[in-house]
Amino acid sequence: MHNNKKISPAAISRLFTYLREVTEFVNMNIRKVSSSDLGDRLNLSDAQVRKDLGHFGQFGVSGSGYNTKQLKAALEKILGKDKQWNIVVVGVGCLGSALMSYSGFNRHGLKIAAALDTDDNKIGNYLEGIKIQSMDQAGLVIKQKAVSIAIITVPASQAQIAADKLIESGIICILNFAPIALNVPNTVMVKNVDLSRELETLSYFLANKGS
Amino acid sequence: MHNNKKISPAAISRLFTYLREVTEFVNMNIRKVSSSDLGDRLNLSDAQVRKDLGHFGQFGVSGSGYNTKQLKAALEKILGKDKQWNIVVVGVGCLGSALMSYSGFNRHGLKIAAALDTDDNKIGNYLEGIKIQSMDQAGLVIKQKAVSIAIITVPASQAQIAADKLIESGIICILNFAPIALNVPNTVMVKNVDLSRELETLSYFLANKGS
DNA sequence: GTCTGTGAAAGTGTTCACAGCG
DNA sequence: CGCTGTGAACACTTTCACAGAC
Repeated sequence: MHNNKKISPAAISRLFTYLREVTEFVNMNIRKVSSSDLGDRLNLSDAQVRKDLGHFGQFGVSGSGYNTKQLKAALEKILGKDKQWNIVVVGVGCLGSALMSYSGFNRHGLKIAAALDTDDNKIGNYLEGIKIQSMDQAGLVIKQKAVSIAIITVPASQAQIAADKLIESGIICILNFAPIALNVPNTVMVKNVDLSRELETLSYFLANKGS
Repeated sequence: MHNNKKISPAAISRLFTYLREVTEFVNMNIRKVSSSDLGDRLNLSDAQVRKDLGHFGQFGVSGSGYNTKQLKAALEKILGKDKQWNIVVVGVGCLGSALMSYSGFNRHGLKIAAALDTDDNKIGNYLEGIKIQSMDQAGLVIKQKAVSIAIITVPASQAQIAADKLIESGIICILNFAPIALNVPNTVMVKNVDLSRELETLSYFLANKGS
């Protein structure tokens, strides 16, 4: 489909935001959009938008911009939006259950399909129609539900153990909310969301805003 | 304190992880730690650890490494850990209430001190000992509770409105969970946490793992 | 010998600037 | 003209590699 030049994860991530914006334009029956229109909406430069899109082909029309419907279709194809990915939430605490309830995920080809925990008081309960199952069943559940992405929301001390178990069960994509660096083989892709760290970084800039 | 060379936000963010690790070492009564020890724990190179620390002075001892207690104290000072920052959660939905309950925040100089919402059914209720107040009271609440950081967990359609109100009330640090690019003056620092996008990016690599 | 601190080199990502198309 | 597509320039980060301290 596209040439083999390496594309940065940041660029890929931005493509998803282009898709969101262009979808809105389509829904509003707007036919054309320029790179600077998109950039303005997303606080990015027009050049960046064009570069990112340029990695995958030429979708635009010189002097006119991009056809919204075409661009939407192209992005959906590039980003694999035709496919469906199932997610398992590992650790059904505050954050885990909030994510299970968060409507933002169960759209767009992503679906929380399973939940695991080690707490006997939780195992067997249902949340959002999903049965919480024992961590011991990880392999089985992941297979049965055809899960390919895991969200780790267990305490830091349990995260590596959980990750090992998940990887052993075939998971190769992890969204890790535990504030530790997971040790995984390089065939496994981990994205970390470290909320304390985000807040701490903000606080640093507050503390130093004068200097 | 330190020279005026610009230090990247990524480097600052890593310093917080060094502080976490070195705190663990101190708690385990380990006296010395080398840059490669820290790097191994955090999946970073030894050189990176030294570079990051080097921005703020010389804490290490050639041939021996860093004294854990001294490094901990130095990092706490650099990172402003002696100060206390209050946080307001704006939008007490699933995610907002999960964050309020999340124990990871109410430590280390960060404290969720207030909550705002626009839903009359929620206003007046207490969560984790914090009264949910009306968004109309934003200015008052922020002043009274000496809040300096806002966490936005309202729906995307409300996020800009909420941000405007917060900024008007004096907030200059925002952690934004809404999947839109907030438009703010450049005196305001925004960090975005876009959970759908993180998952989508993972799914992209899944879809293309063969190529 | 071990490990820090740091310039220099390499690598990566972003912006510029403009040729060329509609 | 306006806007895309893209090499070249620039900026920023990370890694290398080694002199110097213990």
